[in-house]
Amino acid sequence: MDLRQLRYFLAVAEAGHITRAAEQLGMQQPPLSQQIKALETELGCVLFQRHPKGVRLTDAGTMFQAEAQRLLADFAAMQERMAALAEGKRGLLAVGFTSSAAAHAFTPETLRACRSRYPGIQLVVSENNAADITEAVAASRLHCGFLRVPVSRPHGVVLETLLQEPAVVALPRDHALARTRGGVALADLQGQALILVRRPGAPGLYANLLALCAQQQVQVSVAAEVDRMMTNLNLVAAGVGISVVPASMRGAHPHAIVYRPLAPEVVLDAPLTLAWRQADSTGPTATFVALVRKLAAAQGRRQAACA
Amino acid sequence: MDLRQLRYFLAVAEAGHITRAAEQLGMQQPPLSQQIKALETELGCVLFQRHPKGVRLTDAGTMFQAEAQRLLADFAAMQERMAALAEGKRGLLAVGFTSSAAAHAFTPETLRACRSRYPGIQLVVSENNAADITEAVAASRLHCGFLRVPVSRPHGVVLETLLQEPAVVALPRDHALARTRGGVALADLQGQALILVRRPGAPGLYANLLALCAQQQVQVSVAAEVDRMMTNLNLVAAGVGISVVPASMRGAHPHAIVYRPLAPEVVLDAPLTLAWRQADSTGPTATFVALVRKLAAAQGRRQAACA
DNA sequence: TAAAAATACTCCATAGGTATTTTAT
DNA sequence: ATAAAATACCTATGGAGTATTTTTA
Repeated sequence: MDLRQLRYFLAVAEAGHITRAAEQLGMQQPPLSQQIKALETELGCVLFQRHPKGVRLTDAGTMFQAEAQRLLADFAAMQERMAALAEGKRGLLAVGFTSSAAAHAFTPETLRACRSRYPGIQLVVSENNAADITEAVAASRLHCGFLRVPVSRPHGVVLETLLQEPAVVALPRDHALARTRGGVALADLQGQALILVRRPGAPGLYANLLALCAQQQVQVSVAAEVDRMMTNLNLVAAGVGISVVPASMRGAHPHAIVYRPLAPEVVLDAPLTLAWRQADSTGPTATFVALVRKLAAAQGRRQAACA
Repeated sequence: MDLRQLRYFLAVAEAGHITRAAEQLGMQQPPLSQQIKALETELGCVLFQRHPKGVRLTDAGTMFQAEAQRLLADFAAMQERMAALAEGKRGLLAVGFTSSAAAHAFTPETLRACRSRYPGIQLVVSENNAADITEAVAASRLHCGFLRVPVSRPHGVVLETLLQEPAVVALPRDHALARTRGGVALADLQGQALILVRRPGAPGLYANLLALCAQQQVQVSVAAEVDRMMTNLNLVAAGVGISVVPASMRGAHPHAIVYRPLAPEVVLDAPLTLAWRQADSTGPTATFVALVRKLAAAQGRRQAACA
């Protein structure tokens, strides 16, 4: 038995004539008769009473009509669901983000936009460190990841910078460097106690900072190592030491922390980065990536307009 | 898309290897690869990630696996239902009977036996006169009919005598013929007031009786014409006249009515007859006819043993 | 007897087989 | 380097077309 035979049967049942049904199906009468006969043989029961001016459903035929209609409708519904999935309008989408990526207003805005624009896409969000997120994307446990400065790029994973953003120095209010004008130079960090995010899983921002210091032979000490960037700021506010964070995190502890830009010659960026598997060029992931790109471009234009 | 392709897909998804799945399907790897590719092309999404030691389901593939499993299970369930229908173990069965056929214990016994033996067969019973029942069977509004002496046999309808039974004369207790010994002769009916069942729809028993009387030039009058044979007996009990009924109806009004056999030379039988469409040689109707025949044979043997 | 369906046959599209190449780790 | 999938090409089953016969009210 075959879906084609079900369609043939339904056409005949509806038309009441094999000849007329064959016309509607765009075929000839004999092959249609043969298929109906084959169907009857396979089912082991006669589906139509043959009359000189057409055919009429038997009891078995009436029952089979209901069954065939249901099955073909289910099949069509399945095809629609798969088409929606292929178009990227439906399906599960697991998105991960680091705490620092979540701190940027862009991330929750994007998730909200996806929810409202594509209600068929079921978003599952989770938080983790940058290393685990890129690894999970590579292993298909996540479809997309938002992070800051990546530490590695696993094979098959695309890392795309969404928003460029400078790093700023976070200082306790009464710190000496808080009075700096024109940006903090790398030499100013000499002898400072830094608060960093612990490796493994640390964002590249801290690796880059330490590399710069080593390169310029600036000696720094590590006052504390924490798991999330937000904890950094809590410790800065408590006066444990100083730290470096993306500019968009300047909203935290406004009374206890002073944020100062780095000097122009210190290139230390903290971009917002999107990770996804290169193979996901269709489906919900592709839809989401396209949406994120569009929103990021709009955000970029807005920032440019402000500056 | 095709059910075959769904089966192929599920085999590959389960095996995790196209080659291994091809073995299990009893085919070669290349055609299986082709079918999988064709499926992916039609769906518009990649179902498997190809690895050097096999394939793994993508997100779309996982979704499609669930869909395909459901569809194939539904399809198999449909096939089972249709097979049960073809075997006659399932389906609707409309059975009609006349009031006189229902009066015979055999009819309700048979229906009860069918219900317990074939719970999948949905019995729908109705009562009507003999003419309407045979007509309804011919027109497929009924699958089977129980009646007494048929009046006509529409084309395509089989009438089978289940139980042979003599007619008896029903007399008011104080009627002169009630004292007859050795059976009522046709001549005894001369001048009697008979209660008959009204035509159209009357059982052939009364047509046969009147024909016999006309043939033997016995004059009878018609005291009343009713719709159901049971009403006959009510009027006999009331002393309106005399009547002729099947022997098995002797249980009615035992205090008011005396039943006397007809003389041996008067051949007036009131068999129990089953009607069904000749075309219904499979399905529930055939099952039911076979069951009825078996029960009738058993009943016949029991009667023979009693005599 | 006049429709519609069934039968007999012919053809071709495509599923499936065989041989080989490509791919990915 | 190796195992597995993809590609190329060939074969053959069976679905569909054409012509004709049979059926049934």
